[in-house]
Amino acid sequence: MILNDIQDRPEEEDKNLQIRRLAAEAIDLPEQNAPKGSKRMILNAALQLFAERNFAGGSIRDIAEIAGLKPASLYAHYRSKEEMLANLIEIGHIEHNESVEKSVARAENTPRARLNAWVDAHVRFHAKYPMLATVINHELHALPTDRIQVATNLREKTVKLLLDIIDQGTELGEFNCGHDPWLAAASIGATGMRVANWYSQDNPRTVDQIAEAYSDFAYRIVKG
Amino acid sequence: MILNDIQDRPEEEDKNLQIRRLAAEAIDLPEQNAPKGSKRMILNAALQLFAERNFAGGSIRDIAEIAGLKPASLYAHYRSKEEMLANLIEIGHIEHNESVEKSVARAENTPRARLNAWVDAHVRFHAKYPMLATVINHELHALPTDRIQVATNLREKTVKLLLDIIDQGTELGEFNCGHDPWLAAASIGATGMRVANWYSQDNPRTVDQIAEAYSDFAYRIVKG
DNA sequence: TAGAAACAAGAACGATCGTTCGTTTGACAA
DNA sequence: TTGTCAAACGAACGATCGTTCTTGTTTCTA
Repeated sequence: MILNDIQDRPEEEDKNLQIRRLAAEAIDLPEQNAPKGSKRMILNAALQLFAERNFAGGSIRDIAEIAGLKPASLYAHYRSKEEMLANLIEIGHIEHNESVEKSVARAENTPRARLNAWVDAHVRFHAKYPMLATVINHELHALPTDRIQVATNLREKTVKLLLDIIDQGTELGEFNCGHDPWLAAASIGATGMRVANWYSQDNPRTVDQIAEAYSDFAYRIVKG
Repeated sequence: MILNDIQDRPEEEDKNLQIRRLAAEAIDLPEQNAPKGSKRMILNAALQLFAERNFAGGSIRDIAEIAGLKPASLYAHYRSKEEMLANLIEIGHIEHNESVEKSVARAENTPRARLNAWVDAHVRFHAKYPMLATVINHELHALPTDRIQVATNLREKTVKLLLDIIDQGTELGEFNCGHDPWLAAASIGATGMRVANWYSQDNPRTVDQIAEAYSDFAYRIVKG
């Protein structure tokens, strides 16, 4: 019968469909700076929920279900829900700062090459770890200040590196942004951050294309 | 006694201090597109909480307290918490789209002037209504798709206008961004959006300075 | 092979969540 | 003065929240 394939189709729950905070479906924690075993499973589940539904919107029971455990079992690995978020935020900031600093250190010592390296690593981080990027950029406020000092310090270091590159280029006469350099840095940072929202594996644009374009845009902003 | 002023100082609750999701403290709904009276008081309270703590993180009881009402009283004006968010998101998108379209319409009919007008209005919206901007940019996913169609359509319209301006400039040979123009538009949009996070009345930079710098940056991105 | 240590689960706690109910209040029209 | 209607309320509903306690189970070490 002709209608078979329609009738057999599972019920679509269109009424409650919600748009996604991120386009990406890959959860992925960085191999290097994340724990192994059960702790990693739990952190992965928490990451997915905090990224898609916010810290307050993802419950312990939801995390447990995704991790394949019961709610009570999570507390053998983390003292609280807050500690899961604190861990994610620390891991994310370490990974981001490391990759940006290493990228700049590898680059030729010219302002343009260093700026390019900064933006390249910044963009790639947000495309490779969109959920982690979303959490570290948008859930910081859910933690008390004394739990995010490591993250805050790393964030300042990374920003200062970008400002220093802009300064270096300006002093050498290669850049001339003509405005408050902090505004240029804020703009450059913001463009990369937003990538985490719309990039996904399905996106026709490759990470290489995006990173190249954004590095170019950044250079245009500061060169004047 | 010397220590008096210290002893008299109220207890500081530093331990639970959290950083703010936005620097701004002004709540402000647009005069034009927002309701009056009690509905406005409630919407203001909801706006503040959804902006500072997310949709899931701000409770009905908190909203009621800020609005100076009891929880049950809110339901005489809004059918649900979700409806408050839906209202805010609609108001915000209408205001944003209106101000951007009007600004572009007023501008001289050159790609550069129109781009400048788009960015100017975009930045000013995010500086003038930082809480509303935060909510419409980061809480859309908390609503089912059928409640945000107006917002989604307006968003597409506003983005299309920017893409058209970039196209116009490219065809006239005044722009030459050299990359996927959608990436340029995404970058330009992202820079303005982030302003809502860090701008506040206390910021030493004036809105005029920011808008001028960002318009300039946008032009540099697309002119090549 | 015994014991310790780490991990997982069942059940339940007090608190808070969004929401509803029936009632009271206050302003205004007849 | 009476009747009307929206606005505000106190109280409470069932559901869900983060978390704890106790008890099994598995894994590793001695």
